[in-house]
Amino acid sequence: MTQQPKIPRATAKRLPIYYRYLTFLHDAGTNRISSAELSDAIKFDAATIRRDFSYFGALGKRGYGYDVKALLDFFANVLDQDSLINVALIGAGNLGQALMNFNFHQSSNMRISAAFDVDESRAGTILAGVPIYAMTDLKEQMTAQRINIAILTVPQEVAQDITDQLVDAGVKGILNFTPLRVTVPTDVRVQNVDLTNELQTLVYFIDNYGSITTGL
Amino acid sequence: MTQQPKIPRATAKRLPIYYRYLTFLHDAGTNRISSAELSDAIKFDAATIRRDFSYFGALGKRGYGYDVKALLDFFANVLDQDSLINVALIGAGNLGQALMNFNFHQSSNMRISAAFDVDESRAGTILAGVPIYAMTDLKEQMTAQRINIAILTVPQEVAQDITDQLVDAGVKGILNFTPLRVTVPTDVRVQNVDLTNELQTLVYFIDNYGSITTGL
DNA sequence: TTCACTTTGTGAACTTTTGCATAACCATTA
DNA sequence: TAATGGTTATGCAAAAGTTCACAAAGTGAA
Repeated sequence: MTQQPKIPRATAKRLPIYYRYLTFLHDAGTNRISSAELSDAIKFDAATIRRDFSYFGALGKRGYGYDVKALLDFFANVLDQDSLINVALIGAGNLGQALMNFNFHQSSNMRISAAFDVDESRAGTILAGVPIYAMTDLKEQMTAQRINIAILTVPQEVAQDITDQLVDAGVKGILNFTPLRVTVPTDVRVQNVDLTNELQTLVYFIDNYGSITTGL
Repeated sequence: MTQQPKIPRATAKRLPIYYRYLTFLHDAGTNRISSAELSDAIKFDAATIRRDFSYFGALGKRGYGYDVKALLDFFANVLDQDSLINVALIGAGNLGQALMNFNFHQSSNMRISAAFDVDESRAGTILAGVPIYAMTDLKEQMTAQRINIAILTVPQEVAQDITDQLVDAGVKGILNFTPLRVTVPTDVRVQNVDLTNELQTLVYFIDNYGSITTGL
């Protein structure tokens, strides 16, 4: 509900990648960078990078490139990096626990601040620094902690049911690790991460095409 | 190196999803399915589904739909589901171990059959049914076991170095969980899975656009 | 200041992907 | 057998995304 006129979806998906690499450059003390150098590092075509940036205005200088600090500050604002975003994790199984240990907060403004699990005996404990709640407390906790993003790492069989509960609890975004393609109202966004699919796609491409980076 | 004339990339990425849902339908005893019903379940536009299928020929029957068994058999062949594909995992940390437990084999023809880790003390042990090797044995084992696909879950700092080793060991596909966008020869395919990026993209979309499923 | 060089920003062409809309076709029932 | 209804396959067009290629503009050195 903020923002510029309208950024193409494909561009939007690249923004966090730009942001991360700019952070790296800044930490390394680099002051300037050209679209060609960026292209080498992050593997997007230089013209694509320039066009992406140009959607936000003329951020570079001809004959010079882009000022790292200025660009970083700009994108920090675009991506709202100042505010800390709390995210809930549903399903503290293998993958769920790995994600809790993953520490998103290290490289972004997000962190898993609450986890929920069906196993009631876990409620009240803390895993990887994240408090575990019972599923029955979902709506209450989500509301109280004002969380509107959830990471879904539950068994496929209960994915839709829990999704419905999440929607009921006011969630607006779901990062879905389930292979089930859940149904949600139009004002809720689902981002699917399908690990088996990624692997199978990779295999298919290797067998039928040849080479070159894909994904993202 | 098998296959049809040339399937669009976007279609190729959807194939495993079709395959999985067809498996589900078949297991459930469903004999026929229309593109409209498929669309409901997997959230791709019905016309997109029909067009995807049509790249492989006329697989459906007008006025009837698609025969689940026939379609399943067809895609099993396209995706080479008969042969078991062994995959190596590099970096048995949090995420790596979670992926070992994930058991790709349950829902696909792939399995992690070897894992490698810098921690030499782990070499020789078995984790989640997967034998762990020392990094120094990489090339030898990859060659011996004829593995040409690797899942990369190592710290960013060593990602490029290990990627080079993988390439040297003959790997043709890398599922890269590292945020580093690694450099590889053109005959090697990299599929990036960037968890932080997925979350940040989700947040950006929620804040700046509104709703509807993305990803895959 | 001048000039050679670098690099952006962007029009335009191109490629890829999606989706509409409908003719053709098949299933099914009477 | 004929009529009804459902569903595919696909021509076409629009939308989205990528890349070329170059004028414009600024850099940096002499």
